[in-house]
Amino acid sequence: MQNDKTVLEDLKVVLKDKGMKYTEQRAVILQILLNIDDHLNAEEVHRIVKEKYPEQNIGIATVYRTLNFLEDVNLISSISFGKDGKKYEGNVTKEHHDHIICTSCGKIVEFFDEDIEKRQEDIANKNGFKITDHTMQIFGICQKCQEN
Amino acid sequence: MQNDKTVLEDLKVVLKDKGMKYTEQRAVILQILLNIDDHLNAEEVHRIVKEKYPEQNIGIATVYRTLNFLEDVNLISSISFGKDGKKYEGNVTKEHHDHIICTSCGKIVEFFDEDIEKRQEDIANKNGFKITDHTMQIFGICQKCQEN
DNA sequence: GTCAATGCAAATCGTTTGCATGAAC
DNA sequence: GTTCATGCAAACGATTTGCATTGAC
Repeated sequence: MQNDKTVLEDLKVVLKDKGMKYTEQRAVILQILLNIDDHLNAEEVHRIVKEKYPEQNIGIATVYRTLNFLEDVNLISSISFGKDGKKYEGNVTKEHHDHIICTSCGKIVEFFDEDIEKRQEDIANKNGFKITDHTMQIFGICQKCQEN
Repeated sequence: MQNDKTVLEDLKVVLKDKGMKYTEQRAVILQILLNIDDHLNAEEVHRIVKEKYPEQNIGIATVYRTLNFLEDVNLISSISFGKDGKKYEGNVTKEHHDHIICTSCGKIVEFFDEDIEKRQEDIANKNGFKITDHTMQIFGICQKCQEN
């Protein structure tokens, strides 16, 4: 398991590379997403920063700016569906994966399936496309919600 | 190939069923989505209605209300990604299908893959989920854009 | 000291809602 | 005639932007 320190180093490198500055805010937001085992939207990230670092009087605009930047440089990823807007998760060493989402309680389960990945590649090639990315979301009702 | 008339009949039935009224606006919006071989967002639908039926002084609110309704009753479907917001397409007899999207020019290609569908079902079951729906989007660069 | 990043508030975008009017039944 | 749908404008929530100030280098 790659640890935060390594990823924070990555952040510093990327920033320097682009002539951008290393700031507390950027580090804090990245760390939150690395350490939480959940998918958060911008509001939630903002709330957590304010809770954990109340001395950081961080603005929502900075949260949005930072999330966009971190996604651009692939340190975090997003999924979006329904009304909840974009939700982010940190990219640790985790393999690429897709999501199953419970439409009743919002629970998210991650999965990875090699066969599907391979088929996607084939399909894209057959259509003359060069894949840059893909997302796949399965919507359903989770066990617990089925029981209720 | 099922034709518009049949789908318009479906619309009438659904509306009556729900104690709702059959209106020109609803029919026009549905027909546009059935006849165009493309994926349109609300603004685009609104623009086309105004172009094709200038005497219909249709409001954007009606477009949104109608699109939401038509999707609810499964006469149209939507995909959403990136900045473009939700895009809609009419449900003719078309099978369920997924999308490959060119991130350079916006071109959308539809595909259907039985293997993937089956794997998705398996994965959901294995995780205790009962599938209600799924979406899959492959992002890439289409042939034409690769050449430029 | 220079230049980029931040916080704040205002602006913007896509979408929804309240309400008086008009159309379907 | 009753009830629902519409158009309009205002409201809304999420996100972005402009700008003066602050902080990293």
